[in-house]
Amino acid sequence: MRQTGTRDHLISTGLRLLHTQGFHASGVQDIIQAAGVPKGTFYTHFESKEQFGAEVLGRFWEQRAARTTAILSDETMSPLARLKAWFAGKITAKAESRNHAGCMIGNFSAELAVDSRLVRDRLASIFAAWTTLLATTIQEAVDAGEISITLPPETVAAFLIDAFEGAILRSKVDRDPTALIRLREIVFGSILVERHPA
Amino acid sequence: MRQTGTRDHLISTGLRLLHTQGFHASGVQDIIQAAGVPKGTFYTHFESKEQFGAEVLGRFWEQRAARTTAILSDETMSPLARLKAWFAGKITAKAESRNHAGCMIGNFSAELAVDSRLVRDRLASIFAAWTTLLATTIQEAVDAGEISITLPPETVAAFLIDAFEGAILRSKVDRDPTALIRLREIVFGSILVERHPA
DNA sequence: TTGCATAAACCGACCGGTCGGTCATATTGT
DNA sequence: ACAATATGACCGACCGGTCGGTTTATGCAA
Repeated sequence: MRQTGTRDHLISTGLRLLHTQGFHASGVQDIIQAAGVPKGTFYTHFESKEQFGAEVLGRFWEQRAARTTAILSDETMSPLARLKAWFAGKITAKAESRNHAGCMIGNFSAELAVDSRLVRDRLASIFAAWTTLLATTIQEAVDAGEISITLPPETVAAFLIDAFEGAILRSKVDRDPTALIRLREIVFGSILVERHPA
Repeated sequence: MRQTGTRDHLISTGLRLLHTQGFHASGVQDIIQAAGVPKGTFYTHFESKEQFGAEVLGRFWEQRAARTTAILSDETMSPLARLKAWFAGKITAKAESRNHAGCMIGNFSAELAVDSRLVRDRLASIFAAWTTLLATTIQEAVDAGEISITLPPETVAAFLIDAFEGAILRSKVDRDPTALIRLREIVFGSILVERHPA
């Protein structure tokens, strides 16, 4: 029987493997075996393992962007509350997960950014999109008078993402969410500080 | 001829390779070839590639700790000035380097923390030592009345390290030091803020 | 409605090369 | 003599990737 979703199936299976084990630690053989697909089929859908990796990274971001957008544009909450909810979601996700895989974006940045132009370019555009997403909500919080910032919202957003990636990396080593909780304290205590009207 | 420094030589050669190419992307063959040492010799000195990686990581930290300590305990500067000098050093190092390898500690955290218990444990102790180093200088800055902080110095130090690792990761993708400069602005603008006596 | 051409997808044996790791033997310093 | 080190040929497993051949869905002409 001819499958229609083989390509998708390979990507989602690969996403799980590449995310938890890393790119180089997962062979094409592992991936096709886990997906129950013969070797040749893999290469009818993807030029190379590298291109497959870039594709998988794209899928990861698609999913993450969808969830992030859902929280950050939830108009039942104030902009600042949305940012706090986003953080809270990250922390509980980390606390509940038992695989300690970290963030695929950070992992790929460390493992592939130097070697693979393809993956690096995709990472750059993902970082840019992520920054825009966060910057928008930060700007909304400023406009709503909830916070005041001294630097452009894009700068603050980019910092937040970087600091978040660093914290995720640390929590991967520690195998607990302490680093994320610590980051939240600093961010909402010293950077996105609520304005109390006098 | 019997060499006395073979082990050291392998470690420093491996340091260069593992740092720039990553752990999985560097074969044992690459390492021994670059070091000009036969295969067997590698395995008289190291049990496995994994153990070698942990050893190399240790060497990396030795060197980094030495340089960091030198700056952070330079009594010709005030504690806050030392922290700023430390940051400045990182930024110029990144701007001048052309390999975009990032920080080996972060890279290993992303690539090996899940798979290798050995490396993960070493990473944890490196993070702890690094935190202590920074926390000491932060405490000194507080004692000198240069800054005031609301959280324990260890917490601030750990945050600084995580945010720094995240910024390094980003600058690896961007291939420029923007993320580090941005981090400096935020850190010394909102977290380690100089007290101006009234 | 059938017959048929085409392209896409499926399939797994197979490729050369590299992987991490071993071993028997030789050489050295103490 | 003995232990530590040096040496490179060698190991089987696995690597990413290729190949020729088969099956299947689809468009179209008769």
